Amino acid sequence: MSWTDERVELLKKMWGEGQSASQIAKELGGVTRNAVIGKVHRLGLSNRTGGEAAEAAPKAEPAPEPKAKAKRAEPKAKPSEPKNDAPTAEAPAEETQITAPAQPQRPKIIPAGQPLPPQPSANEISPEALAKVSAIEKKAKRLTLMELTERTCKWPVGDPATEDFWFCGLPVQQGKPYCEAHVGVAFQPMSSRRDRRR
DNA sequence: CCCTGATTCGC
DNA sequence: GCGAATCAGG
Repeated sequence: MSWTDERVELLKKMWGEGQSASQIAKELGGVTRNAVIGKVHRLGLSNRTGGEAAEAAPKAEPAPEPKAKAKRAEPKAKPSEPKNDAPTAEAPAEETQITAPAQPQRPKIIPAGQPLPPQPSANEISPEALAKVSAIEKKAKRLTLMELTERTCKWPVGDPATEDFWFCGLPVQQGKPYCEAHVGVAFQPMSSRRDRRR
C-alpha cells in the first residue's frame, strides 16, 4: 500500500489524537507500525523531543470525536457478558468474587445514546472504581471484537446493537481479562460488598 | 513478555 | 520515500 493523501490524513489525525503507531497501522491496514512511525518522522510529526518548545503543548482533549454523527455521551453501559476467554484459574483468593459481567441477559433493550439510569448492580460497585472506569474509557483503545488479543482488555462498552460499541482494549492486568480499571469493578473484595446495601 | 517510539540503512 | 530490523525504554 502507498501513502495516499487520504491515508496520510488519517495518520496525521490519529497521531494527533495520541493514538499509538500500532493502532494507526491496524486502522490503516496494509502497513506495520514501523511503517507508520517511519512516515510520522518523515512528515516531521515526531514529538517534541530534543527540542524545546517547552511544554507549551496545550493538551485539552476532552473530545477528540471522529466523524459522523452525534457525540457519544458515554452511556454507562454495563457489559452483558464479556467474552471472558481467560478461564485461567483466577484463584481469586477467598476474598474476591466476580461481580461485573452481571446481568447475563438484560430482558429489555436500553436504547444507547441516552443517559442510562443507574443500574441496580451499579450500587454494589465502589464509587471510586466507577469513576476510574469512566475516566479510563476516554483512553480506551476502542477495539473491535476482531482486534482483541489475549492481552487487551475485553471490557465491552456501549450497546452491541449500535455502532457505539467497542472493547476497552487497554493492556490487561497480568492474568486477567481486563485492564486495571475494569478489573477494579469486575473483581472486588467481598468485604466491600458485605455491607453494601442489598 | 508485551508494548512504545526512535533510528538506521538497504532498497 | 519507504519500512524491516534494530535499538532503547516502560
